[in-house]
Amino acid sequence: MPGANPPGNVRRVSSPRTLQAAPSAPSAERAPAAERPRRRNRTVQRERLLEMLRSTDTHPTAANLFEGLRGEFPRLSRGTVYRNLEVLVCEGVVEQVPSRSGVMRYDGNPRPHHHFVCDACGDIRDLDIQLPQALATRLQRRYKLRADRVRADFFGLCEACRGRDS
Amino acid sequence: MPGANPPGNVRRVSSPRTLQAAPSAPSAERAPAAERPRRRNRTVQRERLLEMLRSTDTHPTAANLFEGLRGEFPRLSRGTVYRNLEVLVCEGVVEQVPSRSGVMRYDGNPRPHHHFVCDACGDIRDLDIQLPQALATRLQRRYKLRADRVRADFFGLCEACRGRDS
DNA sequence: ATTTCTGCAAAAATTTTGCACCTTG
DNA sequence: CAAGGTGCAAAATTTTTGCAGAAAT
Repeated sequence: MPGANPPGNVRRVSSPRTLQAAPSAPSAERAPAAERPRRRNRTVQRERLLEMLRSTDTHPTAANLFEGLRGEFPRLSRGTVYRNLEVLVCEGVVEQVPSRSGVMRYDGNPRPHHHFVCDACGDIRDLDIQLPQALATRLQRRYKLRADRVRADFFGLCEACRGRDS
Repeated sequence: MPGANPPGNVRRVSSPRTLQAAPSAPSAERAPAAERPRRRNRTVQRERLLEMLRSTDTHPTAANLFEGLRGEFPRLSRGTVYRNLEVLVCEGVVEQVPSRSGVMRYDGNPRPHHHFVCDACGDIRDLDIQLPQALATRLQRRYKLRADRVRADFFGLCEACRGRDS
């Protein structure tokens, strides 16, 4: 029933009328059979990497994060950054955001959300909105596709660039 | 004149009640001032590249296109492919689709549309649906952001992978 | 004739990987 | 100790660029 919004508050975990914004991808590929427990050590590098991702909303690149952590870990290596990002993505606490420039960006915002991308400066801003569940229903009916997550990128000029533009 | 027409070509036919799916990005970055007419030669390579993009729905990579055209142009170079893709994107007839793997994909579907991405096989399928215009209004009210385009990626398992899965 | 485009090759930029040693549990 | 992680460096990928000659208008 993709109807209108009931009077009460609509955001609860029970039966959402809105389609969940992409929170965490199922690691991609399939895991055939051998599903070993896969123990994981706690390391300062990974911990700080996550903190850094959580404390910003700029959707940093691996290079950004590497630079940002070099002060703390002078011998940090890029490989470590990439490997840890991969771990965090697999764990579902960090999301990859493929960007228009081709460089991958990373998003530590744990809430389901979407993005506004400025056409001029390229900045990405988080949007705390939800897409109507009706869309998933339509997908199901029209295409027999069952979508469990969605990510929407809105494009336009951000306030700053709109002012500066003309 | 004050007709709010952002840089780039945002051709809007009338007044849609649905938000336009990202048709063509305004080339990114800023367009300063010197906007020379920029003459453009017609070349077979570029023509065939576009045809190839229009004749498929697989959202090929530059490498895919390069390989696909080598039969026809044995001395084709990757540089030519990339440069022509850039031209087509700037002209607004081809769209860049940043993919999860990091490699850029290209989309020659001229209709506004969205995508369904299979979590298992990674295939991207075009969706002929539209997002409600109400979303843009909400963005405007909640964030003071004026979005003129939107691109939504829906995630889940495609039919084939759903069957094969379990 | 002049501007644009191509092929080729070298260079950049980004991400992945092998390996020896160090850490965590 | 054993499994997992790090730093380092080399390699693999993907994309960009400088140039000289070729093509288009």
